[in-house]
Amino acid sequence: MSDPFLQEMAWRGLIHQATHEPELDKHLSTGHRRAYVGFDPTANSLTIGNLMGIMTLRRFQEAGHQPVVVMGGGTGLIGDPSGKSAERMLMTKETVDGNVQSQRRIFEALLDFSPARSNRAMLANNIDWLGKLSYLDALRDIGKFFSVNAMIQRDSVRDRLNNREQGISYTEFSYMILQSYDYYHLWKEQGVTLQMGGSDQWGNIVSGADLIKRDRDQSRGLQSAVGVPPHGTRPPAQAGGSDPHSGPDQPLAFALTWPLVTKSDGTKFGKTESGAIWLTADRTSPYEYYQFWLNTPDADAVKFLKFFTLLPQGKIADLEASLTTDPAARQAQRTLAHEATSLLHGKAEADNAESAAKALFSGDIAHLPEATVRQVLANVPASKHARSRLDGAGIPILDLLIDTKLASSKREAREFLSSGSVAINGRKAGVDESVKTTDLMHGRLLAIRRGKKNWHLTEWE
RNA sequence: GGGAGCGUGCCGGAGUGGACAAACGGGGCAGACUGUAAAUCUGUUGGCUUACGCCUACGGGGGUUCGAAUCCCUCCGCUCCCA
Repeated sequence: MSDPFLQEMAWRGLIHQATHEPELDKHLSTGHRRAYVGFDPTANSLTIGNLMGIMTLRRFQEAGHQPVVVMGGGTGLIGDPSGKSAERMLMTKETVDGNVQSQRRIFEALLDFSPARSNRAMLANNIDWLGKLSYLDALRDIGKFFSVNAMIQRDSVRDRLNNREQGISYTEFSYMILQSYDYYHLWKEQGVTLQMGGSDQWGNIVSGADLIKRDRDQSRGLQSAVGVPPHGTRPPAQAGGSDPHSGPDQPLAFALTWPLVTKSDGTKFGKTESGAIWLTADRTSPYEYYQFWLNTPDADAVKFLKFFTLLPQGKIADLEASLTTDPAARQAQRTLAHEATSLLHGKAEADNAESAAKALFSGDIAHLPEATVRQVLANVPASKHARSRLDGAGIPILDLLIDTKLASSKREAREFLSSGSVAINGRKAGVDESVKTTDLMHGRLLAIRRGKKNWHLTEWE
C-alpha cells in the first residue's frame, strides 16, 4: 500500500471494506483526488456519531487530497429509512435548510476551507442538484438501473416490509436512489471518485458506484436526466494524475467504509446518561465534551486514540504502554480528551476544560482567584440570591440544597448532609450548619458540591 | 360472538382483608475503596417531620368493612385462548 491516506487509515483500523483496494491505492497515490462523506441534516447540530466521517475527511485532507462535505439538504426532505422502525415525519424545507446552515460551523472547525489552499475542503448541498431533477427524467434514466427486487432485499426496507404495522412509504423507499444519484452527480460534475461512510452505508455507497459504472458502460450516459453537458466540465483540482474516467476496465468510482464504533462493555458509543454528545458548544459544552473522552474505559482508550485523534503511531504506542505501567495516571485518556477537545473546540477550550476538571474533581476551589472559579464553574447550574438573606443566623444549608435543586426534598437533603456528601466552597458541611456572609468566597460566591460531580454556583449580591 | 386473565413504586416482579409506603431483583442517588474507571462492600430510594406521627399512594370511580393493594360493582386499558 503506497498511498499515505490509506496507510494511515489502515494502521488506525479504520478500513472496514473497500472496493478494488489495489486500484484505489494506485488511484489515490497517483494524484490529488476528491472524496466525499454525506451528512444528514436531521438536527441543527451533529453528534459524536458523525465525528468519524468528519475526521476521515480531515485525514484525507491531511494526506493532500480534497475532502468534500455533502449535506443532505435534498435527501433530508425525504428521510433515510435505515435503522428507523417507523415512517418519519417529514421535515419542512425551512427546517432542513436551517439545519444545513447550522451544521456548517462544525465542518469549518475541523476542515480547512481556506481558499488559498489548493486542496481546500468543499461543501456541497444535494438540494442543489436533487432539486433540479425532473421526476419523469429520473424515472426514465436512473430508475431503470435499480431493481426493485434488489431494493426490497435491503435490511432497512425489509424490516419495514415485514412489519405490517409500519410499512414504508414510497417516499422513503426512494431514498436510496437519491443517495446513489448523489454519488453519480458528484462523480460526473465534481470529479469525485471516492465515497466514504460507516459500514452501515456500504450498500448505499456501492449502489452509487454501480450507477456510475452502468453509466460508463452505456454509451449514452445519463446526461438527459440532469440537462448538463457530458464530460469536460470538471474543475481543475481534478487535474494531476490519471483521469479516473479513462480506461474501460479501470474502476472509476470507489467505496470505502470504516467500522462501526463499538465499546468494550457493549453499550452504545456516544451516549451518556444525560444524552447524546454533540459537536457544538451550545449543546455539549467543551467541558462536557472533554469529560466524555476522559471517561473512556481503559479497554477502549487506544482504539479511540486511533479513531479520534491525529496523533502519530509512535505516540499512541507510548500511551498504550502507559496503560499498563501506570494505569492510575490515565495518561491515555487525558491525552485523548485534550486532543479531541482541541480538534473540535480549539486548544484554549481544551486547556480550560482540563484545568476545570482538575479543580472540580479535587474539590479544592477555595484558593482559586475569582475569575478562575467563575471559569471553572461556567458550565454548572448557577443562581443569584439576595445577599441580605445571609444576615444574622444565615440560611440553613438544608434549605440551600433544595433551592439549588441539589436535593429534591428536605429528607433527601438531610441524607446527603449526614452522609458527608455536601461541600461548601470545598469544605464539608454538616446537617445543622448554616451559611453566613462570612462563608462567601471572594465576598459573593458560594460553590456547592453534592457528591463527586454535582455542582451549583450561587452568587449573593 | 364465546371463554380466561392481567393492570402494584423509576423498571421487573411478590403480596390476595389488619404486622404494607408494600418482599425480592434491577436501576438511581450517596458513602467507603479507587484512577472522575471496573469490580466489591455499605446506606438510601413518595412527601412533611429531630422524633412520635401525619398526609398521599397499588389503572379511574363507587361500595362492603372497625379496617382494603387484597372483597363487590362499574368504567378504562392490555393480553391470551376458542370461533
